[in-house]
Amino acid sequence: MLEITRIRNDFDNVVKALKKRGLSGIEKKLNDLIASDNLRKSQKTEIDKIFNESNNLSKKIGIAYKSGETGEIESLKNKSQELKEKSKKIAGSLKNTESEINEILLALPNTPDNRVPEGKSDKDNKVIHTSDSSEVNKDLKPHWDLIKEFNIIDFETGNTITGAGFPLYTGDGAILQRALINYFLDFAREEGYTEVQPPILINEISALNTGNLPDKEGQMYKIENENLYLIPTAEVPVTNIYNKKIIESNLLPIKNAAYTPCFRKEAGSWGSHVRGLNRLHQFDKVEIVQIQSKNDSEDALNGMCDHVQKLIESLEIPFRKILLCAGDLGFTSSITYDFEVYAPGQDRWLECSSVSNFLTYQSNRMNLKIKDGKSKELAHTLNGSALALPRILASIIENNQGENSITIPKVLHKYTGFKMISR
RNA sequence: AGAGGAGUGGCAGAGUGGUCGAAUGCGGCGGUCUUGAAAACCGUUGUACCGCAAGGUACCGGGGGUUCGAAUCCCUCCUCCUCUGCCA
Repeated sequence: MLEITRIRNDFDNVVKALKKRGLSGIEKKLNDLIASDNLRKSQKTEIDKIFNESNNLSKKIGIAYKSGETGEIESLKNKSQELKEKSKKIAGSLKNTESEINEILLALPNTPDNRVPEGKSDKDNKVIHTSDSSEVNKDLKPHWDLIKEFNIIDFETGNTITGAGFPLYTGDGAILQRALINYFLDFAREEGYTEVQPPILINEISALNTGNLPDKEGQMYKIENENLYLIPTAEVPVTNIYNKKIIESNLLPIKNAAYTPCFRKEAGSWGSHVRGLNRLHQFDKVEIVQIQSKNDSEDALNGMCDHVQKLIESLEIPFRKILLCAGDLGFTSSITYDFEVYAPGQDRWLECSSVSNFLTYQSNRMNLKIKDGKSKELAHTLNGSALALPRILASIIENNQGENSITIPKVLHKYTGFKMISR
């Protein structure tokens, strides 16, 4: 979440940045926040004074007992008792004030970077780069037809096992899936990422730390009795590796990569445009996460974008890179680049990666710091998909379809063991 | 899952009601000595909040309680270890 000192010191810019997201009443909200924080400070000072007094009294009582001068003990006790009553009242108010502050802070999204374009929806996103792609061939089929014809993904059986959005990958389809995962992980390792295998169930605190709660409550599957959530992305468990950690600056950058399945309810986001692999409740993804210092996080962001771009290019599918506008920007992010691959069978761009810099937004919730000599400061956290599988798969299938086969990108051959999928 | 045991500073480990934020050892940092290093010796070494500062407050797994006073007593939750059970 946003740092309250920053809101105080850089008020106008914070307001301006949050307004960019289309939030209304921000000025008042932030003024209320500062007022509450002032109240908090005075309450804290008040209660500290009382504690100080009663601590002194207790010491006196202790000394009196030891020395046997028990005469004034009773009156000291009474005095202390009075202070206690008083402190209870103030402690209650202080607690209220603190939870008010917390509530406001939790509900505030990150401030968009200056480079983030104004805008309300994905229509206002800025295309930064588009790879050369061949013109649309009207005869190309969408992947939902091809996967049936080539018998590589079975949605119907997935429906009976679980429900809509839980596909069953079969035969060469399953192998291709595994090949992509292994390729992505190997690629990340070559780029200096340490592979981790995190839990795919997370508790409330972890979800809160990365900002998935309270913002995305309705989007995550919850195990009610256990108070656990299925991860919507590996970002949550992998970033939370560093919860409450203080990292020596010479250990930077921290670079982790993880493959996990991801689970999303996608409530309300179904429609005719989301067929086949375009949107699922369960999908596979390799995620890269970095922890960086303030000064180096921008370079890290660029490095992660390069990583994603190289990966897509190596698969030889058309893609474009997009800078998200303020209205489309994720709650916790300050700047996000999306990568979309082209699916010619449906003449549609499909998002397959999102690379973001969260600055201190997550580290402030986690209390994740970097220590350089004596000084400590909040870390910057970043992450990106590298890559989300289903839409990559869709794009590969649609781009590489032939009359009787689907060609597998060269870089995957050593992982699949075959060069094409035949009928 | 049942029974028993345990959770203290970076680590190890004392402390079972009163100046305990906490002995001691190791590690870390600074220094003396040395051509340099090691050893030895001296000093220093947790986090957060309030305060311009002096200083104050909170924190001994988390939360709650008893008490004038809690690391220490009580309740509860979590985690770990041992044994039994079950399973991959």
